[in-house]
Amino acid sequence: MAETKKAKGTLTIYDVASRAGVSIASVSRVLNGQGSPRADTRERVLQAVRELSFVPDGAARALSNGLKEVVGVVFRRGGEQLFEGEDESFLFIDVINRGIEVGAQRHGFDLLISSVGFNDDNIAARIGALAGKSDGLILHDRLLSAVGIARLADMVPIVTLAGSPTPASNNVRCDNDSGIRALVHHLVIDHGYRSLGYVSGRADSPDNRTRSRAFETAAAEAGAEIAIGPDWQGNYSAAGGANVVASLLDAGRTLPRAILCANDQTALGVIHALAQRGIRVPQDVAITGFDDVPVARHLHPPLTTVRQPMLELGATAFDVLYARISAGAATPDTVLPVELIVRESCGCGPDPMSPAGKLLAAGGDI
Amino acid sequence: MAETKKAKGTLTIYDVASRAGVSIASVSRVLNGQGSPRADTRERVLQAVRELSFVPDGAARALSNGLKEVVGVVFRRGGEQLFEGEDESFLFIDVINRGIEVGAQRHGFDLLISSVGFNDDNIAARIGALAGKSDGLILHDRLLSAVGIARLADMVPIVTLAGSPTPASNNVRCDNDSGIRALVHHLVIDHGYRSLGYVSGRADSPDNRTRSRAFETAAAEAGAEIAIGPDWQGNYSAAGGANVVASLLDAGRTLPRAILCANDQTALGVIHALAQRGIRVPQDVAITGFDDVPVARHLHPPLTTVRQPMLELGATAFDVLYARISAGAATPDTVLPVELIVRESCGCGPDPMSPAGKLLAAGGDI
DNA sequence: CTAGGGTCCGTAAGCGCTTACCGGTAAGCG
DNA sequence: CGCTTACCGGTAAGCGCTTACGGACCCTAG
Repeated sequence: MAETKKAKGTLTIYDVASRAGVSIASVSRVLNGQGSPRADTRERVLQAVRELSFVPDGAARALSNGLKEVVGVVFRRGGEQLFEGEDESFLFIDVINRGIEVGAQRHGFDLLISSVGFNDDNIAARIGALAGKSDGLILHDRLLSAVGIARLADMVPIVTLAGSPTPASNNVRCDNDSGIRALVHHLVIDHGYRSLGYVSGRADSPDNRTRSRAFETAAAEAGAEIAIGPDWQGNYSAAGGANVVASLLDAGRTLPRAILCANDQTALGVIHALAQRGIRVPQDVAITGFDDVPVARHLHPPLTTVRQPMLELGATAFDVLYARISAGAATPDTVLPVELIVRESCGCGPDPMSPAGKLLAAGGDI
Repeated sequence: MAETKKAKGTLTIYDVASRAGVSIASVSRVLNGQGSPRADTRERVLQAVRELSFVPDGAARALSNGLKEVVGVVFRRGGEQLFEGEDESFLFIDVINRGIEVGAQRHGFDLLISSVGFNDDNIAARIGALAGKSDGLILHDRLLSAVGIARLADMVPIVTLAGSPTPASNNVRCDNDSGIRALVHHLVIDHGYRSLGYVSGRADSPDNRTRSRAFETAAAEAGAEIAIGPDWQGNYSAAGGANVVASLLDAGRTLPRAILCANDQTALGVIHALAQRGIRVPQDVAITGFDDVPVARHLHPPLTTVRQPMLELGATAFDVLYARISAGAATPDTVLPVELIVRESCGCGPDPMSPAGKLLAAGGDI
């Protein structure tokens, strides 16, 4: 551990005060726009601050006024074995984080981020340390059990993403249910497919449970035949999706006409596995994803999926947390709408307004 | 701004001390493993900490021992209008940030991140605020002028990424030069292409200048004819790359046999633009990128490019900063090696070990 | 000319923690 | 058995900042 006691010229508010010939109180007031300093006092302080390149110490400030202006963000770092291209999974979390940051900036907050590995044993300690350094925490999916969250939540304001609210923590999520219904509707009604499969995500993910349940009821309502169950258990990774397909095929099972995947990663794996066996998408089997990660449109065929407003999800999470921090309370559970993105993996034709099309139109410089 | 004075039951070290029946000094000692508390004292403290779910306040700690265990990271948020798929550019920075985090975790540090928009006017203030909350800063590319960095650097330890060291700041970068040379060598020597073009990145980027210069000298050494100059000025974005190609073609110019792009984004745009005009890659024109973003392998054709060790870049940046923070000095300029990744856009055939190859071999029934 | 009122601004008290310093107790030794 | 030595643990002094409180000064009104 670092033992630095103090950097070199630790510049303090006293230095500024003496240089400006005023008291530290005045410096502080000028810097924070409190009170009504005389114009010339203000000017001298500002001048001194400029000359010394003074920046007030955040820790001292935080200690003094009880607000750090920092929000902690915790997420899981991938640890499952990597499949070719698996590193895309980065993206999802990072985009949400960017959204959080956008929200945070509006209030002068910064993001303190920390990832935990899949088999770190000191997760609680790590999160605790983060909690000590921030005003509140935003927890990504699949990080802590409900009781873990509950316990943490009465030490510090907590907002979970894609989870469920607890008495002491708030939650923000996307409307998975509608997304799945839209997909099923498109596949069954628009395309007329009568048999559907669902490659699920990790069993312990709330998102996955919701999607899976929505799939079953939507398919039932639409009158489609479904394939689901242990053989269809994926884990949100491409490898997981590929595995499901491979095992099914190796067992001699006939695939349904269309397969919904728990997320885009999974769809990527499924498509690869299918291609390997010479099964054409979408001619033989239609495939859909969920999330609309950026790479989804570059897949072959381009993936029909459901777009989650990830930036907005993050920004909303911050807003909720901020409400907790400043007002003491906030909406327990916020649900954001999703959007069906129809591309070609479902059997639809190429979109005339696709990138290639627009590029042509764009022309001009940037 | 939030005016929270103090959360609810702000639990302090005093609460723990009185509950454990010891002094706050003992609690602190137990918590930090300093001194040699008696076993039973230690146990009582730990017990109290557990019962109260106490987490020491980071700000107070930081104030007291002069170390926040926080490193600030600043980068530019895209501001140029988005091209379909442009959001990939996220990736690059985020991957580096993950690398930084890996390094940080080894020393119990967390990352305080903050992005600045392309036309934020208060950049200095934002960075200053961040500086006040951290022990040191890591600045991504194209953020501040050299003098801006120099000024900042004598307030707080600074490490720049892909920049150049200043007397007071350190720098970490990849070996662009070798990357470009390897590309040119492969194109000219291995493939025998005699004419080369280079679609550059932003003119103000050090990375770009290095790459561009390396291109010229390497091509000259290899005896290839080159196309370069204002008409070939891109801006690191896909739209920029597409533009260059479109303008060139509209002006009736003949394209060189191979085009190197300043980064993968640009290559993506170039390939799209080419496809639009019916020009085949790599049969008519060979294309290469730089960076090896994850999507590079999913492009058609898969992109030949240069892989930068982004995670390592980040981790190294942290290590350098840490050395500055704890030891007071560190290597001024660290250069990391890059790796040529040969795929198909240069004209090479499919890699027999790639997924496509593997599935061909597998065959298999349905 | 003095009392009253308003402005500014300085003094000092914390915020929650670490740690130097010192006193007390127990163990070791002659 | 008394003194030294070692070892713990408590007291208190800050770390750099914000802000309540009150003093100094200036202006106006009686």
